[in-house]
Order: sequence, then C-alpha cells, then structure tokens
Amino acid sequence: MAIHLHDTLTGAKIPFEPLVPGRVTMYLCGPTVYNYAHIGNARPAVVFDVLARLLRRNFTLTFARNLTDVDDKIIAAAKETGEAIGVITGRYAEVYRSDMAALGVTPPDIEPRATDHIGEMIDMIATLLDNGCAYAAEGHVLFDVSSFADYGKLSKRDLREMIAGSRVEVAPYKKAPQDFVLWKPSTEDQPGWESPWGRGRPGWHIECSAMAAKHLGQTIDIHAGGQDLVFPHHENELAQSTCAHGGRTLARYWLHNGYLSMDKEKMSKSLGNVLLVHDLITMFPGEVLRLALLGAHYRQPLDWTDEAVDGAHSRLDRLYGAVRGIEVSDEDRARAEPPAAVVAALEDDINTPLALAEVAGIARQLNKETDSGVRRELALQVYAACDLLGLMQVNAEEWFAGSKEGALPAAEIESLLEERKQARENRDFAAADAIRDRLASVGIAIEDGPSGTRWRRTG
RNA sequence: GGCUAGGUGGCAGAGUGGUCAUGCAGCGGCCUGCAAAGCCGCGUACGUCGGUUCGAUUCCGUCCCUAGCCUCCA
Repeated sequence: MAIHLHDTLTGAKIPFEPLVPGRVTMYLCGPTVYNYAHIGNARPAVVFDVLARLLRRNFTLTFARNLTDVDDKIIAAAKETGEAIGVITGRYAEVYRSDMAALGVTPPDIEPRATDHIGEMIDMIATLLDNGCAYAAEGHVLFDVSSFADYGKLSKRDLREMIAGSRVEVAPYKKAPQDFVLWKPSTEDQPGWESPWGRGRPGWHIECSAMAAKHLGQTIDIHAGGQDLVFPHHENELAQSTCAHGGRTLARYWLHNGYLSMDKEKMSKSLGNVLLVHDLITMFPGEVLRLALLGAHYRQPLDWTDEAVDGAHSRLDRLYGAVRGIEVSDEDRARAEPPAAVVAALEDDINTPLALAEVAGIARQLNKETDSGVRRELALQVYAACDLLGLMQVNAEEWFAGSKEGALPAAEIESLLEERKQARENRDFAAADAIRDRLASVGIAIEDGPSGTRWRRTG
C-alpha cells in the first residue's frame, strides 16, 4: 500500500507521491530558541520523526528543521537577562537538540538558522516588491494580501470576512489589516541588518519561506508543523512563497499535528501550564514520554496526564518483558523487516496507535510461544517495528535495571537473590519472603521463572 | 460571532455498514511454596433526535457539548 497522508490544504487523506520519484523533501517548523521546549512543542518533532523514519524506508529523504534565532521574544529575553542574543540562542538550541535526542528524535539532515539566511530573505522580499505583491512604508515592508487570490485557502478563511470582522487596530502604514510584515526597522539597540529599506530585521514568516527554498527548493513535498501554525504562519508562507516563485506550489502536502493539552486546556507558555521536556526527562525514561506522545493519532488532541505517562511506562515494560532474555544481534535486528500490519498502519496517515496495537499483538504471541526459534523471529518483529517507531532503543536488561539513584546496587540485589534461593531450597519460605519484601520496599520486583529468578526496578 | 477538529466501554485510544481493536485498571481461572510476570476467559462502548438501509457506532441531516484558531502587539 502506498503512503497516504492527510493534507490540510485539501482537507483530505491522499496518496503520497513525491515530486521527484524516489526523493522526498520535508520541512518542519522548529523552535524559537529563547527558552526551554515544553512537551507540547515536542509533539511535532516526535510525530514527524516517525514519518521521517517511515519515508526513509522507501525514499531518499532530505529533512530540514529550522531554528528561529531572530525574534522579538528573543530580544526581550536578552534585555531581561542582560545576556547577548547569540549566547541565549546558542544555549537553547543546544538544549533543544539534547531534549529531542532524549525523546529518540533523529536529528534533521539540515538545521538552518534564520540569521544565516538574512540575504536570502532580503532577496525574496525584493522580488515580492518587484512583483507588486509587497509595499514599503515607513521603514516596513508589508505583504499585500490582496495581491494573492488564494489567501486564506490553507486555513479555510474568507479574506472578505476577515476584513469585515477585523477587530485589530490597524497600523497606519498598512493598506489592509491582513497585510503582514516582511521586514521591519530596528532601533539602535535591536539586532538589525542593512537592507534596501534601511537597517532592520525580518518578520517571522519570511524566514521559513527563504530557508525552505534555499535548502529544499521552491516546491517541497511535505511541510509540517503544529496545528497552531496553520494560521497565520503557514498561510503567510504559502502566500509569499507562491508569489515570489512565479506561482509555483510551495508544499505538495501540508501536515499539522493536534495540540497537546493539560486538564483539557491547551498547553502554552502564556497560560503557564507547561511541562518542560528538560524536566520530564529527569523523571521518566525518554521512551516513556515518546510512547505517551505516540499513543494518540497525531491529528487528534492529546491530553497529557500522569495516567497517560504511567500507561506508556507499563506498555514499554510489557514489550521489554516479552523480548527479555532472547538473544538478538544488532545485525539481525537491523536487517529485520517490520511486520506488514505495522507498516500499513503507519503508511495510513501515521496511525501510531494502530501500529502500537499491532506490536502488542505480536508481543502476546511471543509470550505464548514456546519454540525458541519462533520466539526469536517474533522478537525480531517487535524490534523492527519499534525501530520504526523509535522505541525500544535500549537493552531489555538495562531497561529493567533502570537508572534510579538511591536504590540497591545490582551486585547487592544478586547476592540477596542468591540468599533467597538458598532459603527456598531449604523450604524456608518465611526467610525467602522476607528478602522479597525487603527488595520490594526499595522498588525491586522479582519474578521466579523456569530459568531462575529475574528482578526489575519498579520505579 | 466565523472557521476547523472532535464527542467510543472505569480510563486512554484505534477502527468499521452486519463475529475480534489494543493498552491500563477490575473480576474469574491456569501457572507458582506463596507471589510477580505471563497465558486463558469475562464485562450488553460508540453524545442527542430523526432519516437512508434487510441492518448504523460507522452514511445523511438536526440539536447539544468540548477544544483550538480568528494576523502585525502580546
């Protein structure tokens, strides 16, 4: 089955065909680097990482995720802390990379920075001025929305209604309230670049248009991001790129993930209800967070709760438990084919919950199976499926050994287990149970099986 | 107000015009010295009111409810 993706522009799930056979270009709007990313910000990175992994099976993928390192929020942060802008953006870019790595996100092929592309942005703005799609006024350059007939098509908004219903105070230099800034003047203390319109800095939207065109071409296959970017960010990108590129399509598929909420309210910095990835990864294994994000379909809203995180942990325990003790080499694992049902689920608009259900079914089969050869085959299927999902990237023994501080060292656990074994052989169950209780009290669960006793940390 | 998405069992969450999602929790059983893990089984789920149909949770319409977005400033 071919890959099908839900495209925001057409509002339909359609078969995926790259512009150039065998090659795919994908652009994901990355972070503005002035503070820590919260778990809602991580959702697109994780979800579209799964898509990237899926695409790489059949195509040569070029995946770009930008860093926005010029923005008024960054200027404000610099003013507040007294640090240089470059110090702030450099630090948070690094934090973002390590946070995403902890969530199992493969680094993008290209990570363009806005400040490295000011020249391209100026060129694009100049083109828009030449085309009559933009106008300069009082040091600003604005995109003239009336010059683009399809404006509003992506976000399904009617321009006339928007104008009529506008409640926004219109800046005096604007021709129409919907016109958006391509370039704005900078004061002495603000970062700025020389341009034909004076010293200034780019508007937010032009950054992505310029960087996508430079690195991926005027028409890209997939443009992805959070649902909250549909309007105005992507609508504006679509308008300016199309106008600057002689009417060429900017993106052939527009993908948007649903927002993440807490207590049914959107998680956002302005509401203050955020959980930072940076903090969460000190409390839970990254894979648990990743599975929690993949537990719902990417276009659905996802409510972040303790129960959801616990559930993700239990599910991973079950998967690791199923493959525990089965020897599989890295080479065999790398060569293993994921089950067709898992691939089919992901190819159907990245249906991760269905894919996870399929994996659970294989784990059940594996737990039932007694033939070691078959068990190994099934384990390879679980591994291959999880490699596609970016899960189960650690060794099962390591997973259960955990890394919680303050617990007993493994050697001490082993010696207590040996003591208990002796007690059991002597039919001294009171002593054996005392040891089990003692281990349980420090978060160690033990399991007696045909091949001896195993232990795992319960957290 | 406009637009968009959605309302599925105790919870989370897929999916489908006519026997099965799946996971977590619960109950019963198997296994176990007892547990744990695992396995087997169980629980009359599809917001409302209508319509189409032999048959609708699934299609159509109504209504109710929820969430998000509605530019440049924040």
